[in-house]
Amino acid sequence: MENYSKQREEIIDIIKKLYHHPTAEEIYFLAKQKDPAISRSTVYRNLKFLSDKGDVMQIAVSNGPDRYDYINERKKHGHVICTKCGKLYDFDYDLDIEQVKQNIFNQTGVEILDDGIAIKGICNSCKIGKKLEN
Amino acid sequence: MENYSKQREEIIDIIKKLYHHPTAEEIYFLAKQKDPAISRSTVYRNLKFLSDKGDVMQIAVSNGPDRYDYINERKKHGHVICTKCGKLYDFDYDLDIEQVKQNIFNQTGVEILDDGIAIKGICNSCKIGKKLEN
DNA sequence: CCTTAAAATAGGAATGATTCCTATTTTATA
DNA sequence: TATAAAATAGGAATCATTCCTATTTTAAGG
Repeated sequence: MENYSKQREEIIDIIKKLYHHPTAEEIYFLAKQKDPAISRSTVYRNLKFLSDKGDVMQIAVSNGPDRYDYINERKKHGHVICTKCGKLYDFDYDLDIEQVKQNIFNQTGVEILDDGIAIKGICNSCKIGKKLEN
Repeated sequence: MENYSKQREEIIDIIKKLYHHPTAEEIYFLAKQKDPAISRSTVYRNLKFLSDKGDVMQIAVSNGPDRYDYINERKKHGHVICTKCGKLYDFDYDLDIEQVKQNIFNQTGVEILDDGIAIKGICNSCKIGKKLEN
């Protein structure tokens, strides 16, 4: 079992319970209910920590703040965003998407992570530890 | 033929020539070479105009500014981003992705636009003119 | 061509999201 | 208990983007 700070535990709890891809601000707001002293920087720092660790997915959105989603044993799913209203939808993975991922890998060398639909991954040069400019 | 302002024409020219998904700032920088008086707000306003019109794709990226891509007769392609280095890769569409899109539509009612991989679309409620909160 | 209205612009202020900084507190370790 | 490492609160700073206002350009009609 991990032994985290109570702030971090609380942030994890909050994301685990929410199924609508909350923003950092919403997580901060909810965390404040339990712990009025918590700061925004703690929320951001922990969201980054958890994303890097792979427990949380960070979803970039044009014209809006990033959204977060806990990655758990729920059926693997991807995200679709409406460019008009910004609403996020989940969709379940199926066989097709595995083929698309294989295809993307063949074409680009980018390995799509299961949690990374909408669509993110780790590219070859990163995997071998080299940093390239874009 | 469209008859646009010289600033807008210049911005279109720039995006057409670039194949590496430039940022607004880069477009602004290049536009300034030709027209030193051009302003950032003009660049942003026109990028928005062109995105809304469907001539340009706007790609949201975590931890960085949006990227832009001209939508032309080049083979339809999607975008994959490396979450580590932020590099964007193109990948060509194939049959698989059509199935995925159909699938997403069946599950969510979101209609994926051909230019919208990475992955965006217009949802049902927007299509019928209603605005929902997320 | 003039006149008027609409659209687009430059420039910079304002906003919103996120990161960064510093001093303090908590936790882990020897 | 002393020491070092990690995490925190709070707020300043930064970055990308939008918004505002006064001015200029363009389009249309008479």
